[in-house]
Amino acid sequence: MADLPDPRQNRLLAALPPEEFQRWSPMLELVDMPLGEVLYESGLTLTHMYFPVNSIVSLLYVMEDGASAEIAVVGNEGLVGISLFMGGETTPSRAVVQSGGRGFRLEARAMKREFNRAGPVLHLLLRYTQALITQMAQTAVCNRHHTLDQQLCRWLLLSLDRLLGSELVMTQELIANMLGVRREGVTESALKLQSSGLIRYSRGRIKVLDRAGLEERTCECYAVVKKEYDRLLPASLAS
Amino acid sequence: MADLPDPRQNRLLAALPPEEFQRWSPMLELVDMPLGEVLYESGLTLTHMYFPVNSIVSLLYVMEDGASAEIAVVGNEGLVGISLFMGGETTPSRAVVQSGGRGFRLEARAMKREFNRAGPVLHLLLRYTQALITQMAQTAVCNRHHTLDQQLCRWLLLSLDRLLGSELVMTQELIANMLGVRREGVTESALKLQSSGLIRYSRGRIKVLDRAGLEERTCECYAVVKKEYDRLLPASLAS
DNA sequence: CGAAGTCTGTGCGCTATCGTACGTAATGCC
DNA sequence: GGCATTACGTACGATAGCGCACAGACTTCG
Repeated sequence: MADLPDPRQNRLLAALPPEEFQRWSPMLELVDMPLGEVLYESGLTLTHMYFPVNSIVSLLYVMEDGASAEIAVVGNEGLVGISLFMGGETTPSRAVVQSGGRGFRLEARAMKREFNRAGPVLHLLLRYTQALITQMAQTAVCNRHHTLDQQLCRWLLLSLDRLLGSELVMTQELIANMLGVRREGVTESALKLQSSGLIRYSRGRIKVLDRAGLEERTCECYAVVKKEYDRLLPASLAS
Repeated sequence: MADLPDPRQNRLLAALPPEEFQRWSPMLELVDMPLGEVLYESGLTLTHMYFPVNSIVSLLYVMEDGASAEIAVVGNEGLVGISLFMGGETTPSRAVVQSGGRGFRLEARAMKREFNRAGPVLHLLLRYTQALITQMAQTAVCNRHHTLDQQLCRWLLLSLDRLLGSELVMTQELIANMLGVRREGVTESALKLQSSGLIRYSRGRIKVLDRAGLEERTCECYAVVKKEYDRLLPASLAS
């Protein structure tokens, strides 16, 4: 069994001023976030806001015909459920755990109370939201202009940045759902990366061997997003 | 010369509570927003927040190789410059006037002061931001899965909703830049729409003849976005 | 140990869109 | 009224990704 996680392994929680962190601590509930869990469903009201620690959550839109596309990915740098404080309560998208792990959650009512204090918490959450917006915008651009090879690299890098470690537990089928492409397409692109020695994988476990190599092959979208997260959010604690 | 616009022709300004509107009125500056004007450039700090009245502004990302893609479109239902109150001050995208007209603007400092009162203004602006987020997310999905024909319909409808009237002043070249496709592709799709009697155009003026017809041909993305704007923002004044 | 299920690899014809090139028609300007 | 400019139309080979079909390899479980 893993050690008990510290809320501060989530970078957003870690960025709270000490006073707010003290106040939040007793309200934070440690939860398992198993693969496939739906944290919220399109159009349904959220009960909690989630702060992943070592799990990855995809925000994705599922179309009427069942096809899907990822809008953004959230890990230990962020939170799931911005519509709670943005005021809309719901969104047309779905949040699904794409890589199992744990996280903390905070009850919706408490969340809103904290946000409405209009202090540092509000500003931190809004800055995070702006970073998330950048990720969404860049996803749109990337979907329009870049090749699957490039997008796969971007996706691996974004996911890696939001986890601890260099191994992803994720089948090609799942990745294809995220990217909104065929599974076979992912296989082809992944093969190229593997034969170039950048990654190694087998049956749902992907190990990144050469991060710099991935960065060379991806499009500018990854750097744009990363730069914006770094700019908008406090430096991650070198834990 | 057109009549002097009323700030309340912008739906967001119209939605301000009377007290706030009174306070804002003297601070709102009427400005021309001519075709092609860049309201903000990627990475540069904003001096004003813009509220279009009868103009359309595109948020777009321009890639290193010069190709571009629209992230969202803003008209009289919204405002340009959310990063001012979100806290980031800048964004990696550019805001360009795509259909000339007029609007009002508010100085950045005043804007932030108003936002930080943490009253109804803050909540209105955040709800608007959430609607904008939905538009961006749906743009990503649409870029991934839908045909150019569908996307053109979506784009026309979104633009129409953000203007007054049923005529767009916009060349196919410009539309192609927005959608991030070839001009020739837009020509082909537009021809289909014209020969079906849905639109009529000539040299940069597009007249929509059959709005319902466009709605039939577009993908679900348009409806998702429209529904979300209607849900999150106060009903438009039937002026 | 064998069978069933899951994950990955491969092939093939199809289509939307691209890149490029060039033609035509409306508009504006001297 | 002539001419440059701008906007739109058309054609054609190239290609990235799709849909589908199926084969092989690893795992799990009875």
